[in-house]
Amino acid sequence: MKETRRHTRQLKVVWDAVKDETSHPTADQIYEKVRATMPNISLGTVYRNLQKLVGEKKLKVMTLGRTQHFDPMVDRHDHFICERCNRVYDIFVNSRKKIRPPFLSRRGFKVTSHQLALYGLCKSCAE
Amino acid sequence: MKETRRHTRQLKVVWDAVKDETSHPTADQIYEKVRATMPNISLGTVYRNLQKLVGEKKLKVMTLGRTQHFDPMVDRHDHFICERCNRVYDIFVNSRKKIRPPFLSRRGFKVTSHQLALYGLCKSCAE
DNA sequence: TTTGATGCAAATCATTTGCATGGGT
DNA sequence: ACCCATGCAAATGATTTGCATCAAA
Repeated sequence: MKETRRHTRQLKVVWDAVKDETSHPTADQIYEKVRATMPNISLGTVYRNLQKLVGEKKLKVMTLGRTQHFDPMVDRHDHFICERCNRVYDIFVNSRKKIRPPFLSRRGFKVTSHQLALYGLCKSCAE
Repeated sequence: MKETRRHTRQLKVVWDAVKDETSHPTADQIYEKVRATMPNISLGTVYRNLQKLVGEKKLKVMTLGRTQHFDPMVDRHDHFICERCNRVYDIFVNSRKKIRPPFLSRRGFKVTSHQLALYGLCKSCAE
């Protein structure tokens, strides 16, 4: 039961398409971007490679509505989500503080990570 | 353009089915529960009434994977999500503190709410 | 050569929607 | 009576999957 990983052209192209993204693209947006380089890659392959990258912890998934958005794992950050335009902004709130509520550990729960999302109106929508 | 609200039997039955739930049921689970009382209610109606309750801020939606879970709005609380069994636990972390990072207001962003989720292993899965 | 990865299309799953009819007001 | 809400079924949208073939190793 060993995990084999082949370095395919399509895996590389998908990774190249997301690794510097700050716009939290969807699988479909990544698909469109990748098609510029590799016109007949299939959407299924994009999905499979995104999953693989998530499994390798190189990407994080965030679900908005029922659509997944992919976010390269850089430094730990949180999100501000505009309730009007639905844009997602990366923000840094107490980024290095771990949240480990004592009542949880007392009850035998192990906290490994957390995700904070703030909601409101972004600058362009507020004015 | 006024919001009309009719008090239908099905709206009441759906609300009764969720209002005291602490198990974060899905639309389908609510549908099944409601069918005990009203066997030929339709799934579409359950969805429509859940939306309505969300619009009235009586329910909150949380998406896990690609499925929505409904949570009656009681006191502000956060969530612990077990990464093994996917159960959702309500927790209370600094429940009355508002998070309003100064750098956001400085940039003209208006924060109205936030949501914190902790991830890890729950008691039963950890041992 | 071996066998994991791909492209394609069909399948799945949650949710939404169009439409004729029913039931609050 | 008016017209919003319902039941039903078909439609939608995102994601997954089966399978024959391709291409890393």
